[in-house]
Amino acid sequence: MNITIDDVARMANVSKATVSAVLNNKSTVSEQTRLKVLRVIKKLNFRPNQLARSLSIRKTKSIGLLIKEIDNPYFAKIMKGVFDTCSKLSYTVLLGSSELSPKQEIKNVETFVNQRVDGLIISPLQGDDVDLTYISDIMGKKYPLVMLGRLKNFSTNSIDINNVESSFEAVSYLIKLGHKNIAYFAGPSYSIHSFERLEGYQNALIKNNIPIKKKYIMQVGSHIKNGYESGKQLFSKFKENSPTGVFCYNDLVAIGLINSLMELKIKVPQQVSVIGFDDINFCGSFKIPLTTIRVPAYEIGETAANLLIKQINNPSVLLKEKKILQTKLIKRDSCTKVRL
Amino acid sequence: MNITIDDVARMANVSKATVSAVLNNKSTVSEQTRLKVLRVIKKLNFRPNQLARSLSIRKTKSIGLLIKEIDNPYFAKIMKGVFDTCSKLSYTVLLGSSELSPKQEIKNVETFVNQRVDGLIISPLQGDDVDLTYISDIMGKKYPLVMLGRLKNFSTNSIDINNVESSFEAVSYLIKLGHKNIAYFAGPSYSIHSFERLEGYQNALIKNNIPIKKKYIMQVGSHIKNGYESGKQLFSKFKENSPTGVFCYNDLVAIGLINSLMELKIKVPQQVSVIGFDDINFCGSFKIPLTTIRVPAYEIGETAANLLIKQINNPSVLLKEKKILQTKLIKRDSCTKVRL
DNA sequence: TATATTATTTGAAACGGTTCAAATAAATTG
DNA sequence: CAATTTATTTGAACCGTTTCAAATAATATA
Repeated sequence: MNITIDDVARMANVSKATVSAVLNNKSTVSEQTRLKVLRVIKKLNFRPNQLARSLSIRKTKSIGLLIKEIDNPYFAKIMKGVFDTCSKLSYTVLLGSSELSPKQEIKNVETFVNQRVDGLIISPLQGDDVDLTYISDIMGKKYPLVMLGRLKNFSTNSIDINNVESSFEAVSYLIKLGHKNIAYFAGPSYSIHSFERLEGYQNALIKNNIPIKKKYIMQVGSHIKNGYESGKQLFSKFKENSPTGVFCYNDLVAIGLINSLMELKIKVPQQVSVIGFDDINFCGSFKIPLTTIRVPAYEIGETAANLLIKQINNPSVLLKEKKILQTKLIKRDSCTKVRL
Repeated sequence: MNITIDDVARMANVSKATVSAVLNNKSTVSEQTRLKVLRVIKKLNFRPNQLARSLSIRKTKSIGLLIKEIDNPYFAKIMKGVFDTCSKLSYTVLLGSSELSPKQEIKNVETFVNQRVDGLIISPLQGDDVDLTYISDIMGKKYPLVMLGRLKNFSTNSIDINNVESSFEAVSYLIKLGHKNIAYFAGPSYSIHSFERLEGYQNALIKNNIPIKKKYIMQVGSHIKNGYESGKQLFSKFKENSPTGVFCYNDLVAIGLINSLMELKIKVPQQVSVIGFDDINFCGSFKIPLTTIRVPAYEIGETAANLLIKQINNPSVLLKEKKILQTKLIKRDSCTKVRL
């Protein structure tokens, strides 16, 4: 049914080996036959079957990208970075998303491996009950791999930011503004980044001799509605001693929180200062332009793809590069000095 | 190097045909040998090569999804719809984005076809200088195809909204609020949707006997910064007779416009009413909560994937379903009655 | 028990490319 | 012009699965 290399060979009166040589721009083919073959290819509208080719050469020229949430502007930027560079280098991208489910994460990666992608970029989940042996398996097989973020006990290529330092900076900023009752709206339970940001938060409090209060640390999530709900919950609970500053896992949570505060008639930043994380595109356009930590998401994707492809083309060297990209505190309008 | 079905067969003392039968849950295998084989598979950690399998059965269990912009929340929702349903039905998704370049569109689709995806979901570009013969080619080959939006002169499966009616509704709403000088901030030059929305805009003006002024129709784009720049441009140009209402191609443009108006000290909605399109997640959280047309993007993706897979599994019937999903005007704070 | 049925296993040929040693054709040399 | 040398083409094996007719084993039947 489909046109194959044999059809082309037959019609051009050459062997399939010759057709293959033409397809692969081998210099051994005479100009004459090259043209003849090309003509037939065009005439038949022949499209080489990439599956057969990949099977034969044992390379697919494709990579697998596993993210956590499709519908999250932060990952969209990472994706764009990965796609742009893969596109430049003629790699195809298989996309998968765990949507924060460890099961789905494994399922996606298994699919990738079964499809024999040449390498993997993964943004893995982490938690006590999360089974990561599949990563050891992959590493055992010397599968080219780049990790977005770092897992304890795994030494692989990785691209990351310094979460601990960044959140330390964010929280220190709030402290410098005079805040003492500072809450942390944590991310999804499986998020490495959220753990690390908690650490930075705690470090900043400790350094400034501010006691860490458990009731100020909430498991929230990563979406607007999570921030909204937790905001409602936290700020209706306290009569007094309510936090005057909240450090949020990401910008979406922060904006959700701000929405809830506005509903509760609590003024931002006059009564409560809010700081986010990521600096997604819309940060400057929100009701209260959001103070946040800028994460170079596009560059993360770009760097990851470049590193991965470098490793793919250099299988002898098993790289273990750890790149840390720089973040930056972006001051907008959602934070201000605490009123005395 | 890699474990193959032969290795399994050898170690289990059976033929590869038997191993294959086990892998495919054929009922002809005796329970005894099934267990034996499964044990060996586990022991060797054997992962069937999906490429070889696909080559043999001539099905890849994958589809290609071509979108226009990765970094656009509207497409993110569509993607999520597609991914969720494909995931449920065990299909893999190859993702490509034209990023508004017709060349890239073709390149991506060719890659998909070469990879022998079982079907395609495409959101095609359109324009006088855009060559769409590749689509005819695909259709000629009876390749399962679902189009997001509809192209003139092509009769395929498609999922769409009624752009003309929706923009008619949006602009009529502005007119009902008393606006007469209404601008249209159009989308990218290759966008079908933008053309159609222009039509609805014009229809609404005509119906209400408002002259169509060319200077009020601007080619803008699809990003915040496009809306911002065009806003600056348009509203610094006019001393008087400046528009009191702007209908925008999408929400991003609308928010960019609002940002520029605020910088120009023009009040939204008191001096200028703005209406967007899509109802992306953040619409309610912007400086001025945005009045907009809600597009059921997730459902579009979902419906497209379901329709495509239905056609894949039903190759005898070449479907030409045209589904139109409903939009809805969402009134928030960015529009108000014109001051007299 | 010999035979007919039924259940299970297997060998070999696909699927559509690539590869490379060997064969053939063309060009060069003395 | 015969002998080399160089350029071009090709046949056959391989990549790792599935498939199915034919072979074999197990079970039922008379």
